[in-house]
Amino acid sequence: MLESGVVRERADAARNRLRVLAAAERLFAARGVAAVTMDDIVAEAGVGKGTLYRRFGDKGGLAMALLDERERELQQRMLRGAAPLGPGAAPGARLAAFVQAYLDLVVAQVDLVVLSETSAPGARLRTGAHAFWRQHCRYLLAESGAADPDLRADLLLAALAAEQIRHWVNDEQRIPADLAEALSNVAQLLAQP
Amino acid sequence: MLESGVVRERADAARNRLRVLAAAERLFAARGVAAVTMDDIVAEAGVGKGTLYRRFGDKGGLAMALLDERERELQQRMLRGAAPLGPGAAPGARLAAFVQAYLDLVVAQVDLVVLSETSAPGARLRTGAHAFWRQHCRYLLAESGAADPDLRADLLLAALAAEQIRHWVNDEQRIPADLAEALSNVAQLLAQP
DNA sequence: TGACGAAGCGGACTGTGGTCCGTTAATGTC
DNA sequence: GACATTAACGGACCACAGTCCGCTTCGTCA
Repeated sequence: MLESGVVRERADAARNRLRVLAAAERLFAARGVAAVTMDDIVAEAGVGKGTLYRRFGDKGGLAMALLDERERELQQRMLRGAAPLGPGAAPGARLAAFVQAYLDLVVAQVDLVVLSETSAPGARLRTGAHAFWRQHCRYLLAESGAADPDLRADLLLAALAAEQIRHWVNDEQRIPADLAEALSNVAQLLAQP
Repeated sequence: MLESGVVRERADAARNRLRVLAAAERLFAARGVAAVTMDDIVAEAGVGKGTLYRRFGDKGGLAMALLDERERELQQRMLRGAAPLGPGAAPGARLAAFVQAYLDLVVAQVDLVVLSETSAPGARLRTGAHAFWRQHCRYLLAESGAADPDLRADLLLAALAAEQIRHWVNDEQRIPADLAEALSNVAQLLAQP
């Protein structure tokens, strides 16, 4: 027993986790998310199917793992970064900054985020990341003196669902920057009492 | 040639369409939407699989067909029914009435609506019904003098996505009536300039 | 170093949504 | 009523997500 309490990841498990992530990233980049099957990934990674599923649960879990790094980075900027995204600015301004930053993150990897939010019914609302965004919006809305901040946070995040964003950007050809501004404005409205 | 222009539905096609709808309704009621497979429906209806798919496209299409009647009824009430849902009332009041009525409709058949909105990625935003709700909200928001009515209509409808409503009602145990009121209030806010 | 327990492995297998295409029969014509 | 046309039928078939479980390998301890 080297570790205390927490069981350390076994060497072969770590190796395979990285292999799978690398393979998935490669294939998604090469063919697009929709055209890649779990069998493809397994073959490319040179591992068994059980290995993939043991580690990532399902297709959405794999997508979440691939997004994890960028999401955590944004979360850090929100908690400890510079204003207006980080602490220091007025809650309304922070909310607008969050909308902008989150939109950027989603637009950069729409298909992957869609996958992570739609693999299972209700997946979007159950992720740890979603709980974080929600908590943050609730807090900022409450700080702004908004009525019913809980509901309004959900409303704002519903508008930021990946499928909605993909629809706006891909199907309706909206410019992400304009969209970010328009949504920031609505966020200001929601921050009203 | 008995018909002019429009090709009439063939007798066997009509019979099978009704058989499938009846079978689906029966099975969904008996076992719950999630526990019924397309093979189950085909077996219960006594038709072939190709028949089902030729007519309804996919699982979501079948769900939409089952919802169609109630949706069309609500649409009629919106267009020609009594105020405040129908014409006559102030746009803000009509919007609130729509939110209430739509929520009722969804809550009454959540699982079916979820199915219709999630069978294919982006399905929700592509249905004819969605275009109708959207058009109506846009119109009422514009009439209220709201800024950016297009975006705000999308925002409101995003909050009324079936998965979101199911989450609020089933997972968070919100009372539909309270939810309807809270969402109506937010709709009022969105109707602001 | 050898042996043991358990975490991890991997691929055959299953369930289900959706497609394909040869066959059947409803409809309109003469 | 016989015939031609063609929409509609239906079930074998396919693809792919996800499961199961006997086997392997890792890490530990004596």
